[in-house]
Amino acid sequence: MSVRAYNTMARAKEDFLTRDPGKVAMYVCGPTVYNHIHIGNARTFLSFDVIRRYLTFRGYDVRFVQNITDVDDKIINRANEEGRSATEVAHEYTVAFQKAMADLGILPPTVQPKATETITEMIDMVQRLIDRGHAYVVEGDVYFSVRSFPGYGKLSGRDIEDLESGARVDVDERKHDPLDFALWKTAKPGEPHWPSPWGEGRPGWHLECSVMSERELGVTFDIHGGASDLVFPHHENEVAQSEAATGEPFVRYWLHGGLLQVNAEKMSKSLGNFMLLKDVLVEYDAPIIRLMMLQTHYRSPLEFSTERLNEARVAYERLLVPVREVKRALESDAGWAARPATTEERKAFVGNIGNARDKFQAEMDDDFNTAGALAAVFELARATNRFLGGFGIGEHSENAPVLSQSAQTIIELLGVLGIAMPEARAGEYPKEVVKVAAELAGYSGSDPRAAVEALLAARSAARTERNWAAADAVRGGLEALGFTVEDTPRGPRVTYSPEN
RNA sequence: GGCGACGUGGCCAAGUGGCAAGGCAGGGGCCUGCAAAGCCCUUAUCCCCGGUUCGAAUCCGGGCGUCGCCUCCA
Repeated sequence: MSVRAYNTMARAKEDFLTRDPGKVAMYVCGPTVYNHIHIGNARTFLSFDVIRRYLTFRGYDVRFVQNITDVDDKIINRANEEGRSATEVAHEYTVAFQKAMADLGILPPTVQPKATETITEMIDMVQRLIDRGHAYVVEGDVYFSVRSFPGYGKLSGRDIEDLESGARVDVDERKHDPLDFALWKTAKPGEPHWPSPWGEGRPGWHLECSVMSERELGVTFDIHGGASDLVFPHHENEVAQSEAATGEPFVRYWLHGGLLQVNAEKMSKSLGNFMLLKDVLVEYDAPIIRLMMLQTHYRSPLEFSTERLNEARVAYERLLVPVREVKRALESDAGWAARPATTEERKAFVGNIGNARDKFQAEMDDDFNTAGALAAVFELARATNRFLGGFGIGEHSENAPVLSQSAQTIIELLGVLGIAMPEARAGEYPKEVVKVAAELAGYSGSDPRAAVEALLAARSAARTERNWAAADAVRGGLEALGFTVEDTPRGPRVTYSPEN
């Protein structure tokens, strides 16, 4: 079985065959750095991060390129509003973008070119287009002539005539055709500018991706990704520019992600209904955000709400429990068995592990179906809970290897989706617990860990005396500080998990 | 107006011809002093109407509804 992917150009799922065997050349449109990215932007970057991770998992050597658009009208506008330079604005939000990506657990691109560092190549492509009769100069501006490229509209499934009849495009007298778009713009006073054969100016937005992808990946590269709102005109224009300039097909597979919505409406900066990624990350850890988003297929619209994030928090915990419980059992329950597992029962459990792995891969192979893949992991989590609860480690620790294997599989498969286990917080018990221990357990030291031990001992004593009020006071005191106290057949256990 | 996508249990969401995954929430049970966690059981005429087929959530036609793009947008 090979990977299949939905190709916007073909309007169908296709077998994924790369230009060079074993290698993937992949490009995803990056942000225009005029503001912090919102959670909708983040979804797209997350989708392609997972696609990249999965292709790597499948053994491909992935070269992943994502640009930064650091010269653009929006950046200039923002700079003017704030009375500072465009360079300053771009730099601030470039740094913020990179940090937010890292915080969401998104792997850094192999290369991250900036528009302002690719000006020479931009000018070169504009010149190539002019030379080949696909672009024309008007008073220092250069426009691409859509009529000169017969394939215009093939990506988005549009027809030039239809576009023009319904056109709300502003009529610029200087353009040969209303659909022609700027490759190079004359700089107004105070705007960033670079010298060119057509005068001082700056590149048009659509040009950037064509140039940077060609520079980093060559002409017909494997995957070009972005959100579906970029299909037209951005990607359509890229196809036109690149294919007109090179005479070669631009991209093998066009992948487009669905949009994130709020109240059934697209989240966008212009609509003002957005939440910034960095703000969401304050309340919810990256694995929770990732889990929430990946439970929906990347091409489907995704309704965003804090309710869904809260649900994902619970679901994430469900995935953590078997891993945590297996680890704990391996550490402290050696030789314990609720009842012995038969060889067949153990074999069946090993089968569950294999099935989860197979299903995970089959789902991901089928157009990166993360929702289906996650279902496989949830199923393995249940099987692990059942096996551990039913049989334990085994009298002679005979179940230890399979339990360990299962927990490792859960960790590994989640890892392919970039959903990390929580970081160990060993030794980070809060100091307040000492005071509670002094109050309820007569503890006189200052070590939080010993204080917890003292509290548990006091609670056990109270329970032996059937003094439920005292026992519950201890549990309540611990829970108020973020501990969970649970009684098991093997004795009480405490887990510390401060709310994130 | 043009082009495209979607409509699956209370909510979210996989599944694109053969007994309807998974998560959240709810109900019942086991376990527990009570809990928690876990396990077991439990909730679907797959928007409507026709058609094709031995068989349709899945294919075709029509209708209704929602969303996206057509202007900057991830």
